[in-house]
Amino acid sequence: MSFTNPSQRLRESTRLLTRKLGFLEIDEAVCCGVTLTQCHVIVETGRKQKISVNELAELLNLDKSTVSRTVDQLVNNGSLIREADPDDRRYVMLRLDLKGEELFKNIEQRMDIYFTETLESIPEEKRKQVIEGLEIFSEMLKNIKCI
Amino acid sequence: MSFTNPSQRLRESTRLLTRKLGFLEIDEAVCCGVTLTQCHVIVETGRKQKISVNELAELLNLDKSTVSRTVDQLVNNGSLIREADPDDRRYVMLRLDLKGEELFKNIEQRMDIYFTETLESIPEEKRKQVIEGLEIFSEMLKNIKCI
DNA sequence: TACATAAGTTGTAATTCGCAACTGTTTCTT
DNA sequence: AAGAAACAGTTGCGAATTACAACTTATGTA
Repeated sequence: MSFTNPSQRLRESTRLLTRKLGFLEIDEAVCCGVTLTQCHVIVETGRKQKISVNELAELLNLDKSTVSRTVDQLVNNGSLIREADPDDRRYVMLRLDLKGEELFKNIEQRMDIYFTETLESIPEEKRKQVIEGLEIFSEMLKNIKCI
Repeated sequence: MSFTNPSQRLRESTRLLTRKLGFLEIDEAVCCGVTLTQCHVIVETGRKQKISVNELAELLNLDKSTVSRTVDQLVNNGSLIREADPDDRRYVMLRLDLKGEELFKNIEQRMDIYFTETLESIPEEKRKQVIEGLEIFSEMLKNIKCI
């Protein structure tokens, strides 16, 4: 496997990355006592402050009905608040409720620690390369949509 | 969002990356007419040539029963072959059947094209930085396990 | 005013998944 | 060497997740 060409190397690291990040995401959710999808909804809502069901569905690549039901769960357990948008009453604006805020803070903090530690484990002189390289790469990845 | 610190930048790119790679994986599977899990099983099996159910379960972070059933599906549709390991008959060795080989080649080729194109879209002088940066980062990520 | 479009919800059904129990095989213990 | 423990894999079963389609309500447009 050592005599691979550049694009193969790229793919290999990406595979490894995907796998590890998969573990990370699941652990993150499990530790906070929520499902993966619930976790995603909370994080996206927390970041945007206000968000609609459709927006979430788009971001999470899920059907809006799935998101709607996930939101149900989170509203019922005090994590999320549903509010009709006064400007366009078709929209339901979602924002974090108390429990959701707590979860959000918790998740963000855990992630912050995780990435800080990861960065610190990288030799000082390589950190810039890693960060910038990742930024370039993530920007360049296309969202291919299968016909 | 522009005045973020290094670890925040790292996390942001990682988030973006995860999302895009999620789309990529799903599309990859959908285009080949298989489920995501089936796709993973095929790719892992194709790469290892021979693999056990437990090994797959470990790699894919799934219960062995789930893998066993996914393997069922793939055996039934002519993608996979189950064979008892003669050395230790507890193990079932899996390898690709004809259809599986075809799927595997197809997937690998598509991925190869995708990553080649992605790499080519990155300015020549930055490619080394991206590849090495990604390799370092993916190596450094821990598999944290929630207690 | 009527019609088309959009956001969100709900009915429904299929799929996916994990836990637990079980079978068969190997290895460890005494 | 016999029984116990450990391990790989399968199956029963139930719970959770998901998408599609139909529907409701709200907005925009001809």
